[in-house]
Amino acid sequence: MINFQGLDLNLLMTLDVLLKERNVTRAAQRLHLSQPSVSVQLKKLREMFGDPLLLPGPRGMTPTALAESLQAPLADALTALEQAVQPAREFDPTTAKGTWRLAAADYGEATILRRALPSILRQAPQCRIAVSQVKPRTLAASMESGELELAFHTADAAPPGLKSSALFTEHYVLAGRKDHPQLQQPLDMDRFCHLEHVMVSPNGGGFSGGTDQVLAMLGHKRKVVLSVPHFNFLCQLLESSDLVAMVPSRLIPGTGLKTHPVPFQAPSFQMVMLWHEKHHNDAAHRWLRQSIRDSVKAQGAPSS
DNA sequence: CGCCTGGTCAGTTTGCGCCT
DNA sequence: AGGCGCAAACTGACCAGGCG
Repeated sequence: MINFQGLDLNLLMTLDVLLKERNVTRAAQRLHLSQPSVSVQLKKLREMFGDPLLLPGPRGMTPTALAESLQAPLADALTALEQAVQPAREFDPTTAKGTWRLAAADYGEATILRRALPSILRQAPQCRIAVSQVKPRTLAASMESGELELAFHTADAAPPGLKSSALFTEHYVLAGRKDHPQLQQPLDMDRFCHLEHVMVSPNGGGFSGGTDQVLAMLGHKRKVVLSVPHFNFLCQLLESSDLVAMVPSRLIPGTGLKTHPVPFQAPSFQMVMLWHEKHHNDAAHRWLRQSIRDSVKAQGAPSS
């Protein structure tokens, strides 16, 4: 049982720094204290928790199991406390400096970032933005470590534990080149399924997606002959061949592609913006998120 | 053996609350 | 305002253990 008698926030901050540095001298330097002072504080913490917390090791201090288990929740609590007591600072994009790190797939780049980023850079001329390919498996860890600040993903496959904001709902449409010989008249289910389909499989190699699930429920199966990793490549393929694909509607404008009605309810998905809780109240981050929301809202839904 | 590190001790300084 | 007592934190000296 922890003895909270004499609990001092400074002691907890010392513990937080000790667990990060794992060295009393370096922790003392970071805390602007002398080494003996931190040593005394560590002694008090040990009495308070009834645990050695950090044991002298070959190189610095080694945390006990209890100390290890305290590290993350303690850091989170202190960050939350800091944000709670820190007066909210306004973010001025005209004078702000810094680098934002974003992650998106090519769909997110084309539908969200292509319009939003130039406007953001105009408003915040001294800021930089780095966009990388979104990796769902490591997304949460990258955000936890601060490697990434904002990501764009489909809501259904978004990693748990992150803050999110819905941007828009997207639906798939059948697309092919304008003078495609088999798309000059309405399609029934059989003709749809016998077309040669391309699909995007971000992880590579997949031949079944949301459309195939809908078809399977209706007792049909389409002919997927090609799987590619990016929508950009997919659109280029459709323009120069007789291949067809179910493409998110927002990608069609500006291409040489034509959309066609399909004889079933085409699947849809929701795009969300994701970020870590530690950035939730950050004024700069809030401004960035709002700028992206405003940009998406200004674009509206595609006409077709 | 020298260096680095954590820990302890004694004496001093500083900050604060209380009292006159 | 000044004196007093207390607690906290400081400096400096020193010790012990691990490592190259």
